[in-house]
Amino acid sequence: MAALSGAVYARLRDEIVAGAVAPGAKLMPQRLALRYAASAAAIREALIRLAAEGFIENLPQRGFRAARTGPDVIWEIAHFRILIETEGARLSIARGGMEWEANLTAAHHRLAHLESRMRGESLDAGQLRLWSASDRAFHEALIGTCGSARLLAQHRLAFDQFKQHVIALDPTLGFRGAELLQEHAGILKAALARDAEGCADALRRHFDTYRRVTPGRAG
Amino acid sequence: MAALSGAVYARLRDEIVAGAVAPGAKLMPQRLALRYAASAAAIREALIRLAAEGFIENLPQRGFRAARTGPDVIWEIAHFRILIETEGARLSIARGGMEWEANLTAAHHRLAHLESRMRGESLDAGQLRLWSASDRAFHEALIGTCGSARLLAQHRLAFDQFKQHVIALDPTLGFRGAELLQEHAGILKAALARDAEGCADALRRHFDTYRRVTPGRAG
DNA sequence: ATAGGCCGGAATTTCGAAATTCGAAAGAAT
DNA sequence: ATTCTTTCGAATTTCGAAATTCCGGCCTAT
Repeated sequence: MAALSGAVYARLRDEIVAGAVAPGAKLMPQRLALRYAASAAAIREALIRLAAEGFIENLPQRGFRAARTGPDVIWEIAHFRILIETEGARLSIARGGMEWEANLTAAHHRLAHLESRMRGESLDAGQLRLWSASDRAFHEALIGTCGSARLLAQHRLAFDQFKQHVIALDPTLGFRGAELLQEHAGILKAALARDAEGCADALRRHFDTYRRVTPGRAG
Repeated sequence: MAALSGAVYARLRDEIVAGAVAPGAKLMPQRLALRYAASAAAIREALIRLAAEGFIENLPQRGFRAARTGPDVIWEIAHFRILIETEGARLSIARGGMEWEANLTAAHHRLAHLESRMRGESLDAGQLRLWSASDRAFHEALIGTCGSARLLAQHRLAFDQFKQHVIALDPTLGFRGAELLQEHAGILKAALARDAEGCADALRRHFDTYRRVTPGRAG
């Protein structure tokens, strides 16, 4: 996208994923035009792109609003992300070399360092943002050499939308220090051991604890 | 999307998926504005949406062009579609009831009828279009009760983009009558037998023959 | 002859306003 | 009192033109 429209897209995306926009809230081009110093048309282009990617909804002739959330929406996104991520991990395990191992280990080291220092207290927004970025870096490193740009792009969307919906229900993102440490360690261990099935299992358990936060559903 | 912009989106999408736009061809809003009786801005909105969905590319400050194709692109999309479709089938097999079986059987009946009548000769565009629609209906029926709107939406994108890229290399879509009949029958049989693994295998074989058309690649 | 800079035309992107459409409140009829 | 119609303000959508950026040919200097 171009300079202006693309910049608005990026800023809006960040705000939505960070939980700064309430689910279902209207996003009106003319209002946003003031906040972003752009014309309504440019804002509109950003909104169309966000809608196509699933961050917001677009009802014809009645504007845009932030995606509505709910347990089943979260469940659906989690399911999709598991599907993408386990496949990406499987491919990376099959294709990855030493470089992949090194990147993954480094990402895990940074993440584990943070998680061990965040023992429940001091869950300020800054730390959570840092942790979320490290979490994402680790999961992206896991699937980093899957060889499919499409898979990586879909994973990025699923990751951010998962965060978007979880943060709406729980601003702490269901952060649970000790458990997270063990879960991520388990994922890393299975990946380095080239155990695709074990890695998939570890990922599913990782998500199950997230799902426990929200009321479940059959499926 | 709105009336005009949405209509342009739909028409452009159809033309691209039908192979009417050469890969890499430029899509210029002002030119298209004449063909579609709309302003450049409205065209632009349609193009932005198509780009976000992956049908076309959008290089900042240098416009839109139809997605470039190649064996590895096709391979990647095929891989992704297999992933989505096998998972959708697995879920449908687990959750689907009589209604799902009936829809799937009906879709297969229509598809098989067409395929048995299209023995190599008379591969005119009309028949191929009809067959492609039936093929899509069958595959959508297969995953129809997976319970995830996201999975269905992703499958639709993957299906159409797969067609878009294959048709660019081979206008007959690699149509192979007798084999197709058996492959689709195998998929149906496994699905009705509630054999998720067998269904996944049948789907993979189904795609392998497609892949044979194009030069392979490691992965 | 070639590399590098410059200029002209065309395409992309952005804007502000006009036209269309929606949603709700006020009013009329049953 | 309820339901249907009308009307009006606000929001969405579309447009045509202005501003910015890119691409190619041309010129110049080495």
